[in-house]
Amino acid sequence: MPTLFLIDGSNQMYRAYHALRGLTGPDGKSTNAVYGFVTMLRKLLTDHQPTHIAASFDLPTETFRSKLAADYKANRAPMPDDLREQLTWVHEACQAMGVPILTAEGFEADDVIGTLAVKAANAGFDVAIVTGDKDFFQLVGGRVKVYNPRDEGTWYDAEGVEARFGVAPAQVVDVLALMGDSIDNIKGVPGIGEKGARELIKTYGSVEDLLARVDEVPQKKYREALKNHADEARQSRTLVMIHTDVGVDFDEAAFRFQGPSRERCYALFSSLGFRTLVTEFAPTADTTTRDYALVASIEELTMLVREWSAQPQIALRLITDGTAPVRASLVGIAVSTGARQARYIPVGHHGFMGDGSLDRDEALGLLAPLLSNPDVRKIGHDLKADTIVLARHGIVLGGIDIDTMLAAYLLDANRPSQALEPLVLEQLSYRAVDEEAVRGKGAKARPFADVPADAVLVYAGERADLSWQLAEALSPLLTRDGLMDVYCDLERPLIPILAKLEQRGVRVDVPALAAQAARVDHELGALGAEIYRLAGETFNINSPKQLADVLFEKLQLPVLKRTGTTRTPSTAVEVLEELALTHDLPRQILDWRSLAKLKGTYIDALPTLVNPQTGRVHTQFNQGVAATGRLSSSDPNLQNIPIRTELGREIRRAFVAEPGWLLISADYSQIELRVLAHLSGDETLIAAFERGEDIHDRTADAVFGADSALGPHELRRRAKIINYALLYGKTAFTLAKDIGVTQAAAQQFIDAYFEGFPRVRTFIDETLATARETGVVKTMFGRRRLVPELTSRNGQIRSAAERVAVNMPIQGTAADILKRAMIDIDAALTARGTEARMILTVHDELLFESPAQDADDIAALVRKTMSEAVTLRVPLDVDVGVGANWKDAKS
DNA sequence: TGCGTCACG
DNA sequence: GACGTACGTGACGCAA
Repeated sequence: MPTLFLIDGSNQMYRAYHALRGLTGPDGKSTNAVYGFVTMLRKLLTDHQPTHIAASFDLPTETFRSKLAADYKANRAPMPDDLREQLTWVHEACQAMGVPILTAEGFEADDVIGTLAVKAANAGFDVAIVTGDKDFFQLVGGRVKVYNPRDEGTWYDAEGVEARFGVAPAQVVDVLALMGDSIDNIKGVPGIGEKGARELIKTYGSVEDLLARVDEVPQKKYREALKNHADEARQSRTLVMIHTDVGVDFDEAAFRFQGPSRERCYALFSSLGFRTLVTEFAPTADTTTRDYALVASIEELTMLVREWSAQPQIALRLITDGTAPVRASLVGIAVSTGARQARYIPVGHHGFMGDGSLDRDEALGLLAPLLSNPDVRKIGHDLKADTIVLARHGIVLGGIDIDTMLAAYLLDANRPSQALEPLVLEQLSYRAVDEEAVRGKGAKARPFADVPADAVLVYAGERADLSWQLAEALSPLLTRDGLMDVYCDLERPLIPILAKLEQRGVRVDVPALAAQAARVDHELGALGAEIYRLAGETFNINSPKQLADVLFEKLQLPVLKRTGTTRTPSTAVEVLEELALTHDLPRQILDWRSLAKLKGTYIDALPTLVNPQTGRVHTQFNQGVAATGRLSSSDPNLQNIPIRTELGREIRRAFVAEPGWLLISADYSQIELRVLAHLSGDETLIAAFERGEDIHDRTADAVFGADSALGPHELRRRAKIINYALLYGKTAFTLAKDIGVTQAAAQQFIDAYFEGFPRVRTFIDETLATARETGVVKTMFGRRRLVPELTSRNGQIRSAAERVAVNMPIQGTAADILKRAMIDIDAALTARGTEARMILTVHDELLFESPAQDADDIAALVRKTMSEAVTLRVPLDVDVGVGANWKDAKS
């Protein structure tokens, strides 16, 4: 028999709303109910492949129940605004997914579903009522079942209902009538709850039979209540009874499931920002009108290179195996010179009949002049990677024009990824062929080199083609939004510089790290033994779960904080610090963690990341990740090498210069505070920087005044925290915790700070006012960040957005300045013809490696160039140090 | 893969 | 009355 699935829409929408909090779309509006509903629906469709399906929702109008009992559902809180807003989307989602919606004036969804269930069952259908509402148990029986889609899904037939609810389906209304429902304001009989109601109905059969034999009820409390509230019991029964005779018809054809409408789903999910679903429903290629082809011979390549060399622009896509460009091997090159057109040059595929690659060196020899030619402008997605791979084959990529990854990043740095696929979806409404489709996924994935070239063509050619199309789409947007200058002056010139940094890498003293590993192991062993002794058992200290059991179950220490998502007791630093005041174990745990962290993340990991060919560690600098405009570093992250603890600083000793060379570290002194002084124009702040005063001491004066109970060192420490915290909107609550004073005192410091630096307050207010108007914040160089949540009606989300809006112009301007300095220094070093080279960048610091005899000159050059990278209303001081390793260079 | 935690500026 | 409470990153170990 076919099964008709009847979805209790309102119930499932509410469930989704409460189960998933905090989900918002691109404009900051809540999307949790729609998302949860759609997820449920999709799971239902895949798990059960329904042939017939429909959903029903409550109407916002009067029903017979509200006419019967004026206070029906009176206790129910009104639908939250952010759920009401989602109602039409949920309806649209249903229809887009191919699920018809039925309603009936004057009745609730329950009654519509009840009626359809009966009619469909009579027409020979099995019926599944999809709901989490126990009231529907009354309809179960014969062909009708209830299905709760929660978790793995649970079916309830008559037996299931009896097992779950304690009575037969026919008696469910009687139990519900007696127990009532406080949410829906169904009174029931006072004093009779779920358990009592179930027992009474089991014994007496129904409400009517019970009332007729009420004197037989042994419990005095129940007897009296039933006598006094017989009418309420009867009325309650009427209210909970689901009607099965409302004016809806079961029309088999109308309920037949035809599948979702791709177009409607795609449009809806795009506007809601459901990325995975958008991908799934996006249109794919029309392959018939594309001109993609393999380059089959050196002769053909020769001809093509001649053609391409006459073009003003070409789009490129290198196909490589291996994730990091510094060690990737080149498999092929795709070139596009227009939308829907591409050629693929296989140079590294092996082993297949009839699809042999061209000779790599011969092909690259032909391509080199074209690739280096600055007059043939290059388009690509992540050209830094291509630059590195080509450089390793002796080719300098010239004429870099539009890097679509960076263009997209400048347009919206908040995008969770600037990868090609989601961008193509966003900009071209098109689903690109993904790498998995070509190489396979997981353990079965093959390297590109093992995939026949003609199978890679669709992927590689499309990448080049799509890059071309994206450049066409994004370039005008860069101009429109005033981002062309940032692109041309900062991001684009940085590409080859970062490529050089990555290629050079940093020398790491592996034996020194091994020696440290041995020492730390020894210490961890001793510390571990002490921890197990204090805990009275051995356990995995690295497991927050096991640790929480020991601290909060076994030792019964107080739970001071819970974690964000799982609400389990937190064992974070601040919690353990607090617990350490009354117990010995937490301090030991903290020490253990600190050691284990440093060992696992750096001491053990770094040696494994040394490239055997170069003997150095090659990080990747990500230019399109950080929303403020900073660079980030990964694989490994060399921007978070320890420095704050003694052991941490020891790890820095392992970053060394080549023999006969020295490291030079140059960092901007308090750059963000100087940027703040510049952007705000605060006279006091500017004057302090101009006079070369210690800015933290000045803040200490302004905030703490003559309070000399504390030493100058402590005052400065607190002032530093205040300086770096306040301009980003830190509250008195956290400040109080950080510097160990009462919240009231912290609030006084904040007030005093803004009194001392009045223009800072004005700057923050003005930044926010503009941001609210435009939805955008900008750096001095015109880099921007969208902050849509500024208008959120959720106070917490809005506050977070306000902090972002204040922070970004400062952090972002500092990032811009460092990028400017890198470009200038690269030029200065080239001009000088020195062997010295830049090797790392860490937000406000640059690290260089220089022949020892040149180090002082280079240090002076670097200092000067960094100081003069931009002209602000305050001087840009640079601290420079030279040493054989990173630690020594920094002091 | 998600989470908790913690390393850096 | 409860909740949560500076910004920006990336990596590790655990658990599912």
